[in-house]
Amino acid sequence: MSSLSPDLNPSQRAAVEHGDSPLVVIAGAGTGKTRTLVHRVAHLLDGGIVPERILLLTFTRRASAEMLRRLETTLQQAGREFSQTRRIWGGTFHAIGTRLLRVYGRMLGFEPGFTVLDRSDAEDLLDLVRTEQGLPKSHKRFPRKGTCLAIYSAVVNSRRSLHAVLVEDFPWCRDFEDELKKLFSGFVDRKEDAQAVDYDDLLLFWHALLEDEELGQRVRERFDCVLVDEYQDTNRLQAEILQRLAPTGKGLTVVGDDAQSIYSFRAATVRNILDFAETFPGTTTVKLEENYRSSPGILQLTNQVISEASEGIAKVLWSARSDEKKPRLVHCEDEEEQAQYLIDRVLEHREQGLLLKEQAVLFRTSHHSSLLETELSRRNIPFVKYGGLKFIEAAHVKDLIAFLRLVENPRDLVAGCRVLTLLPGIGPQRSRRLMDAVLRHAGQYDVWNRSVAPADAQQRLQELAQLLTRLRQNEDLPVSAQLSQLRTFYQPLLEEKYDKVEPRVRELEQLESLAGRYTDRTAMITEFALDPPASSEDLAGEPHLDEDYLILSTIHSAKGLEWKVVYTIHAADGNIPSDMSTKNVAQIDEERRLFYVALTRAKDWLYVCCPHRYYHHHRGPKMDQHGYAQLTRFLSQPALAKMEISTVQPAHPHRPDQPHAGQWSQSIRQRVKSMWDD
DNA sequence: CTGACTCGTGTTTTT
DNA sequence: CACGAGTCAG
Repeated sequence: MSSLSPDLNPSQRAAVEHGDSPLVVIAGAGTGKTRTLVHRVAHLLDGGIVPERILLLTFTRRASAEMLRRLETTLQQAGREFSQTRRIWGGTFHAIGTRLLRVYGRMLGFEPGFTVLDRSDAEDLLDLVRTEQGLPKSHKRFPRKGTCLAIYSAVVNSRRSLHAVLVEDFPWCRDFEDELKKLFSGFVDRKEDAQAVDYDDLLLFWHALLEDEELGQRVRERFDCVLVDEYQDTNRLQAEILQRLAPTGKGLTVVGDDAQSIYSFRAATVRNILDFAETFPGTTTVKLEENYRSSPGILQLTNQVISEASEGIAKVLWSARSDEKKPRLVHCEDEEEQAQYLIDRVLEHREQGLLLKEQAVLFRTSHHSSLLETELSRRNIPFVKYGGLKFIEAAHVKDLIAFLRLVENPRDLVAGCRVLTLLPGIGPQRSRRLMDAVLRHAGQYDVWNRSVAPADAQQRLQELAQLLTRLRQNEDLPVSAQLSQLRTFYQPLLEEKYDKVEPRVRELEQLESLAGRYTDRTAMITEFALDPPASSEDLAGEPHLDEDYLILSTIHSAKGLEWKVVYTIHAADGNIPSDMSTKNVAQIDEERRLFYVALTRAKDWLYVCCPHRYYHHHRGPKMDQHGYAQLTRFLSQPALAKMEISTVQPAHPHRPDQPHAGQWSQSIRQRVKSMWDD
């Protein structure tokens, strides 16, 4: 038998070959974290651990798939049995929570077809209760549904009291503590009636399962080893789940980097990784600091940027590489110039032989790329965007999925109300009653045949009842065929309700063909809630896979990835840090880590662009008295000293309504001169 | 009770 | 400026 792990460095090897006492791996950016985790799992399998007794928790489904794929390759290369990889319990906390709920749900009162609500579904359900309790009317400015759910979620995930959450994070809602308490209690009841769980419940029920003496024991006994990736982005509830899963820390491995903790808005706390060793006595800590990703020039900058944070585990990443090329800071006049500059560089690198796929543009918020997207389309440069608004969030897609959910679970109140209010003449009140009737009649849609609705609505309502009943009885029909029938019913409604019908219909057809990927209806609905197709690439499927395209991504969605060339755009103060996150040191620190994550994605070339003038005044960074946006505060003097700095010469005259004397004359002079350039 | 209308507010990141 | 909440006429 050949060795499993021939070329690990000493720290990696220590982590891989560690025994079963608790282990925390502090892995700096690009230090081979995934590789270490993969080899550790391979090592465990080699030591005779049964694959289904390994639980591998990752941050995204994509990371999980990638990890299992690499594990297979590793085992295969070492001549080991590799098909067992598929038997490992791998996935996000939420996906594993769902899976456990499918196994133990009956004992908790869940039927197999229970619904997983995504964020906006949960908001809608909460809003139903909010209206039912008369909250919008009885008080001035009662918090909105989104805010209410955010409060609820913060309480659940951070394990703090409602009072503490209100005082610390939502001070403007402090007066509504009693009403909110009642609202949340009603929300919990409603979810139970609807056989629905939201994201938080997936963790909460898992936690509760472990709290029960008998069931908890059964869950604990399932696993010998629990490994957690991206531990710096777990929240307190998730940490408690781990503690109850492995009370002594035996068999527990967590991997992460406190410097890359960027999800505190989801209640993630960097304390989990910082305090791990205290929570589990006998913990071994391994630090990975040798970087295999970036050039030394990039590392010098990133080390500097993160060293200025107010707290964190000190790390100095180093590389054995020898090239010293500095990262480049580019001052641009405005967003258009930034886009222009960027496209020029992208094409230049493409000429040098770097695929578009090896280049990525990163930004703080999703809309930061809109001008660039327009420009790329205009110039026929293909791109794929990660993060931001998803296909699944489009109203017509949600509509059609709601039909499908109604076939799956007749008690799904949110889906039901959404579908029923589509019918002309049926509004919120009637749809509530119609759904209540179904609930009372054991999920039989034929109660709608003798219901009270305006005559023309009644006709369509009966057709709908028949269709739903037929699809429920015909279990073996492929999901795509079910969707096709539902779409036939939906299309006239869509045409009445929305304009620009054609692109919408085309998207629904896409949805239908996408359905082929899922084994059954339950799988499709659940995965759409838990892990929706995230990018245009995911949507298009195989035909596009061998094409070349530029990557556009929010920094959050870029986590864990790397590219040869990285462009970080909109690096102006107000964007990074976002001016909504500068209220305290903790927030600013997190924005700094976000910037750090963006910079550390780069292998060979790193560009940071800062446009200085923003024309849309309702958003964008705060301007100083001269109307100029400042460079991000995270590039201090010592950081700037590690960069090459350039200013783009304006390629076009400036807008007459935004005069800027100095640059004006400069650009005209430039034009006059350029006559003689060639 | 529904659907068309007006008024005012707040605005990121995602499982 | 876009969306949600509240108002009013059928």
